[in-house]
Amino acid sequence: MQMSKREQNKKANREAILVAARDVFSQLGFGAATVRDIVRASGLAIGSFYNYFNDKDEAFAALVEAIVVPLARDLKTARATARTPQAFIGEPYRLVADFARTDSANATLIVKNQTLFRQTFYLASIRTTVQTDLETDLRGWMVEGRLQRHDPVLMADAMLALGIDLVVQTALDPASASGRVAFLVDLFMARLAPAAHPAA
Amino acid sequence: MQMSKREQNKKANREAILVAARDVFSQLGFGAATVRDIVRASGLAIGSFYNYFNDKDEAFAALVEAIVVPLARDLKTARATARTPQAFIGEPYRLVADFARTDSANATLIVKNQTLFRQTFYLASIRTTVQTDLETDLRGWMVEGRLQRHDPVLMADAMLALGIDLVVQTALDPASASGRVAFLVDLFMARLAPAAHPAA
DNA sequence: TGTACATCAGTGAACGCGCGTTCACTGATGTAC
DNA sequence: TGTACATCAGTGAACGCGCGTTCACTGATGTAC
Repeated sequence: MQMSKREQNKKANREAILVAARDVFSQLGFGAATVRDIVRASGLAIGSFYNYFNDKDEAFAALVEAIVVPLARDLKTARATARTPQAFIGEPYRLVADFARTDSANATLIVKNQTLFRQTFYLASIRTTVQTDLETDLRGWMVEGRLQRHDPVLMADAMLALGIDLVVQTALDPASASGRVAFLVDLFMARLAPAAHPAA
Repeated sequence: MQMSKREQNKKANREAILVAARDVFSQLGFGAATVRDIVRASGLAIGSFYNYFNDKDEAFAALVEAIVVPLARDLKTARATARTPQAFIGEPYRLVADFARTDSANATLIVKNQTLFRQTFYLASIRTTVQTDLETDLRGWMVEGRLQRHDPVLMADAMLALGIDLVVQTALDPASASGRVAFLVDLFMARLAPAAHPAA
């Protein structure tokens, strides 16, 4: 059964508010942005905002979730699919670079709100799911001897930190993305690639 | 010749405003902070703020400069003094970790304003002095064969990105700092350490 | 299909409030003699 | 040292303005018959 006109309109308005919010947060940063800035950018009336969100925090949270949830899922899949150390390291970074190139609106949102997004990915006081998933996968590959052993917690932190940087740098200069991915693969492979001739 | 009472008082008030500004920017972030928040935290009258700064941007810029200028100088010195690849990589990171542990007020300012500080260090549209200094040193060591060759621009970006992360992680958990420094040395040494037995 | 009523999301005026900034005044400090 | 005046940083009331939030009203859409 298709949506009623009311439902269609609600969906479109909610979407208009989120698009406006993303633009505003991308230009001003979350802290400096106001609900009225968002409303002005949306073209709707001020009252409409409050039909969908209680405050700018909720709108921002909706934007974050729409980015993080599918991205985290895709990264997990990419690692699960990987058959070589190169792919295990490189495919997730390629995914991230493609995301930043393809979805430049969301990439710019991340660029302008790095403090909040880094917290979401890896800089919270408690470890995030994104972190623990990567840690678990690293540990698994190390146990199986497909990666050199190393502290998976610190390794995950470094990989995620440079992943966010890849988003930022790709947003600022899309042409540099593939070179940066290659660099990251090279850097981590130097430490993590299993020895070519395992010791006896 | 010592300062007049007027000069002493001006110096003390300017300092009081900067201390208050740092507290406020650390708690609210630059974007959400207001001039009146800073004034309230300083204990001075609202008019006094404008005797020293035209707006919050100027106060923030003064705080940034007080952090970046000496830190950039010390990092450059640490690299110039280094005699081994381990020292070349590790001493600057140790310096950074010590900074974050010793000067937790400024470290917290960085944690809460990562977007602005990362821009200052390495994420601007044009390369910063901090970046080009590190790039130059990396190139020099590579040319002399004291480090493996690799793109010094991308290497500098990665080193600086993880350096800011070291500040943030150290501010959040000071006890983890030395382990993180060791990790970073190990990671970059795997790629940059010259071959033990140079090829013929 | 047409009509009469119910529903409910959209609207924007209105509210109290805190903002950034100014500036006339104050009074501590400095200077001249 | 004491006195009389000059200097100038500190003060906070006052300004206009934009903020977040509410809510009575509107009118498009849905429902019942």
